[in-house]
Amino acid sequence: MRRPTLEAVAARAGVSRATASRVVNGQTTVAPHIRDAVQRAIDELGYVPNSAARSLVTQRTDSIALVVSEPPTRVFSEDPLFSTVIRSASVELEAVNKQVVLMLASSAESHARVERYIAGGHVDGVMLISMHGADPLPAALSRLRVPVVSYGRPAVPVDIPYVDNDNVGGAELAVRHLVAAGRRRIATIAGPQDMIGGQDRLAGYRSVLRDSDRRSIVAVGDFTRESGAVAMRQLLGDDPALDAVFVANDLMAVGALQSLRQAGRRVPDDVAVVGFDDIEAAKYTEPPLTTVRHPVAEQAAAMVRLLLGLFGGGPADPVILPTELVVRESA
Amino acid sequence: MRRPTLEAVAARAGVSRATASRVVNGQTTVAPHIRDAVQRAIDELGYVPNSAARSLVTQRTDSIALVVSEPPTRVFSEDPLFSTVIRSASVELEAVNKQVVLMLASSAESHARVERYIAGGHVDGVMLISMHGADPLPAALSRLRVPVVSYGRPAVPVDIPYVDNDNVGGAELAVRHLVAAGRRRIATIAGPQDMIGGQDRLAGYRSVLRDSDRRSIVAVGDFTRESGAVAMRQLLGDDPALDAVFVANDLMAVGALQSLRQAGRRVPDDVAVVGFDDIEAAKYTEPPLTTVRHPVAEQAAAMVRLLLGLFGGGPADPVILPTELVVRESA
DNA sequence: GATGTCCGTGAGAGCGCTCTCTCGGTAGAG
DNA sequence: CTCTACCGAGAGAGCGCTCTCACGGACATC
Repeated sequence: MRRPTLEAVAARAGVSRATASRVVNGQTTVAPHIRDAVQRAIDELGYVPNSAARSLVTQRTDSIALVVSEPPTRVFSEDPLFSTVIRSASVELEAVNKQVVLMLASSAESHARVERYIAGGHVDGVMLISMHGADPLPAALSRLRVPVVSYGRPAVPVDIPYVDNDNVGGAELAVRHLVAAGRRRIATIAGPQDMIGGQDRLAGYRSVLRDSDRRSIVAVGDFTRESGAVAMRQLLGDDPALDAVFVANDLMAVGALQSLRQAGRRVPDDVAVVGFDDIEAAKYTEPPLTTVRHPVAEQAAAMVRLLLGLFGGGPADPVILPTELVVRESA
Repeated sequence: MRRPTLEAVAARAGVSRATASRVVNGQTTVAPHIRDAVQRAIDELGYVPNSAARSLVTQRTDSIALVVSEPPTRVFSEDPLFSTVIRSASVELEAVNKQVVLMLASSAESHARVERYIAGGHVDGVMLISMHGADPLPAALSRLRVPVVSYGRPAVPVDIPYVDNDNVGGAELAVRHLVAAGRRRIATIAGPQDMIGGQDRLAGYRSVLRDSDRRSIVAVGDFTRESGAVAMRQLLGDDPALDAVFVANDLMAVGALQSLRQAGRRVPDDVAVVGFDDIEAAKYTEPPLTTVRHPVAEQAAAMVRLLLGLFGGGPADPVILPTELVVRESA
């Protein structure tokens, strides 16, 4: 009991396979009554084109790899942003009838597998979400002859077009807000320095502090809630008189709020806190978290558009999306 | 500049295409020195089999669709469990060299697309994650001639093997814990009644209350934090003397804790709270949440094994995984 | 009426692979 | 030394589709 082939459709409609193919592919050079006959045969037989046969001859697969390359710590796939990125990219690709092939690359072994798969021409293009700096994947993929785009600027300089949010600008926004509120001793809990987001947000913090003649007070976390709590305790030890802290992501900010509460500091009265990301949970902290919002879904969608543009010979220029300060009660 | 074909490998190794194919597919009926020669040719040419050509003849694609069918409210893809399921299933499938094709089905239009795609034989099997009862997809897919398994028991009775956790048993665990602690007026915040998880957890609650001769006090939420907060306020209005509440998921429990705090109730002194899911955030609530843990990653992995088993003519029996009560401070 | 143009249709090659069938060669048995 | 058995390798068909090219008929032009 095999699925009907184009041959069967053609036979039933009394035309040649070539004509049936034309109808299936929506070519206009087919006489209306013939097109109708073929269409009827297609419906009656429940014909669906065999994609393997099609891509064998067209050399296209109509599927796109979404490669998530995360550090061994699994930071990203536990991140609430993960779902949003996946979802938005999928929706956008499905709108143009491309399939999403999801690939996780965490171990060296899986890296090799991904590379082999991509090299095998199974996909028309690659969307790469790489979360750590030492990742060899961006470089490796850019060497293959497949269009590749990246979610977020690759940590190593490599010739891949990317879509990122304005991490530096967002951090500046946050810190300027603290400066404008009259805070004097503004600390930061930075993210991992092998991630671009970690680096850039710290750079933004530094640049504003420099301009406003304040001393920088830095602790480093790894973007997890727990690390934020630890870093906050450390900062309070380093400078008990600090009156503000810019935290490089909301997850760490939640941890920081916890430590501040335990240390008896009131937020924002004693210490103002600004986070980054505007995750769902930021609305529900005590007090609600002032944070920097960046358009995650839109960034993913822009990445898809960038890739699709590449197919059409479009520009390969990076896209930087603006960030926005969301003022709640913590600062 | 085309990719090398098997023909090229064969030519270089001085053998026939058939023999080269045997080497590529690891057949043992090839003389060692010939196998080595072919292998060398493969390496030198950087040969990678063309999957389209291969699946054209084998009628297999080695890819599996992961269909996420969520209600229009997008409950699931915002759920922290989402990432875990996706991740675990991917890892498990990649271990056996199958590709994961991710498909989101929310609108009726995307349902049709998914059905067409599956019917088109693009995948060897389907893993279905359906989150709402009225979903026509399970029934539709079970009609196609493709192996299908479901993450969670389908809401409508349909002949699809599935893997689920013991929702009823888990709820019973939770409520028995409250009974054992001497709580007299035990309320519940139930999940949506068009989801299996919502129904079963309520059923578990009811069965224990019945056995222990207590009155049930029920409010219904939709598994979001906000709905949990609303439901809790409502419950306090209905029965100000309630001394415990079983909440059908942690997200709602977080909202409930918030409402309790606002109402001046101490947890667990005045009101004990038990959640369900054991999400990451449950550790960080004030006080930390007692909850029912179920093995999400393992459930996803079991689903993959179930599907792979189906390919080999294995059993199609549902798998139910046990749950476990995690006692923290809220009850 | 012959020639040219254009448009819709069919014939057929070929995409790269797997797999069956066949065949040649070697070894063991008689 | 011949016959049978077996095993490794090659020939070739065919998976279902697209696409180029050739062809035939309708119509316009000279």
